[in-house]
Amino acid sequence: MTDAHSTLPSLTLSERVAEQLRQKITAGEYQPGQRLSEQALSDQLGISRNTLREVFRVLTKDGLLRHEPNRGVFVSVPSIAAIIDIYRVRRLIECQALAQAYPRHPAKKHMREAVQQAVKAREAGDWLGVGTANMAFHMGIVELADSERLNLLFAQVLAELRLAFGLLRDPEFLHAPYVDMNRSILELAEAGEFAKASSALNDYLVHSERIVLAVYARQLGDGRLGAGA
Amino acid sequence: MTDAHSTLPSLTLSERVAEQLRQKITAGEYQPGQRLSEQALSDQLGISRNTLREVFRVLTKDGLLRHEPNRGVFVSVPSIAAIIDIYRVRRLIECQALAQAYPRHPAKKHMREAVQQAVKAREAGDWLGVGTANMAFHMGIVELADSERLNLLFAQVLAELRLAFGLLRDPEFLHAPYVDMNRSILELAEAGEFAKASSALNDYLVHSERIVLAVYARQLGDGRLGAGA
DNA sequence: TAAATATGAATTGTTGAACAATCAGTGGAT
DNA sequence: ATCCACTGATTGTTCAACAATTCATATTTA
Repeated sequence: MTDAHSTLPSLTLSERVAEQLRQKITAGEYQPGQRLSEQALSDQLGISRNTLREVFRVLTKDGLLRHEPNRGVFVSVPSIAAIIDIYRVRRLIECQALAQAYPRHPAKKHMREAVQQAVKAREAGDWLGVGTANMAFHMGIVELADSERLNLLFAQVLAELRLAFGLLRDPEFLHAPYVDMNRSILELAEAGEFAKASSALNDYLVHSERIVLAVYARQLGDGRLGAGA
Repeated sequence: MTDAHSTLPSLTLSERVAEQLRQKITAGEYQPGQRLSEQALSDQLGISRNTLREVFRVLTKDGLLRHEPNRGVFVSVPSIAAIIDIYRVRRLIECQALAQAYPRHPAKKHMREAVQQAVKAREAGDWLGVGTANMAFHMGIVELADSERLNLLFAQVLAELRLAFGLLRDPEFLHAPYVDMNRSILELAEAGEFAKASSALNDYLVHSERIVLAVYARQLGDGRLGAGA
């Protein structure tokens, strides 16, 4: 499977490959914890080792890869501590963004669309689609804060979280319950009840974190998960 | 001026050089907006072009460099929009971190030390030292939130802000007024008055942002600042 | 003269090969 | 079983080359 570079214009090869790898990783195409050999992967992608190394540095900064000097890069395996950390960030940023939003913010449209998409995916039984839509919803919440930097950080955090979800089976259990929660949060926001919406969001996140940790702990017992950073 | 690599152990060369360049940039050793030639800089640092390019990718992710495909990398020049964005992030994160802190958090020690250091630097008339100490204080505030990811993000944001400060003359005007503000915020926190402390911090940030933007706008008129991203 | 276009030097993008440094495992020797 | 040297593989780093692109200049064209 060669030829990573194709149609996309004006971006550098390493940037295109970075995006490509990013997607593959978050899509679970590589096993978390798996080592990515420079030789093998560069051959596979049809690019040089040097170019691949540039990609590795970027993806490591994204938190999707872990770099151990002289040993190689590995697909990150989100630890329990990482999950807790991620949810802490989410509560702090999302709740505050929602609480201080102003009524006619354009990002609300994104939130509406995400909810609709989630409902549609749920009807189709497409649980991974539900998960994607849910994440888009929360991305929309953060956009309410009007900060490019915050958006970037949050997108990274969501990518990491997606990696964690990929480790877990049972996407229905993981995503389905939150469609309605998101809708009711949206309704509160539409009604201008931002304080209530923020509070509901906080409950949501506490609940979600608990579920994820529970499933994680259970699977740790299975021995599916190794040591994480 | 060759030989960038020296004593440090177990880190890869590119990592060491990245840190080195990071410091040089935030210290204002390179003019914001300046292009960093791969050829020239790699010669100067005594490393290869390929290694330098890895460093560039990392520092670009840090926000300290800007990468324009086929044109080169440039030292970031923080735009007005970037300043506004940064202060928005700061208000959201710092105030929330402080508001929800718990009384005996170890990071408080960092805050105390930072205030002491700021006072000492002020007495010595070392205004850059005051600025550094102030930033350490705010880093301490964020640490109250107990999130590694938040700490990392915030450190990046502060580095960018430092870059902006480097663009401005008159460090006394920029840093001196805030020593006492920080101290009073700390006192409120020590007294367990986190809500009041958070509110005071918000005032602080609004004030600081206004000053920085004013100075920025004034110097923009001077023509010292070019187009920023 | 002004605009459009070729020309060419310089810089970045990317590659392939090479070698040094480090790590992981193997197989004795004690 | 523990330690140690050896070996093979992988990463870290460099170098030289070439393709692709940009930029500035010179030339042509209207």
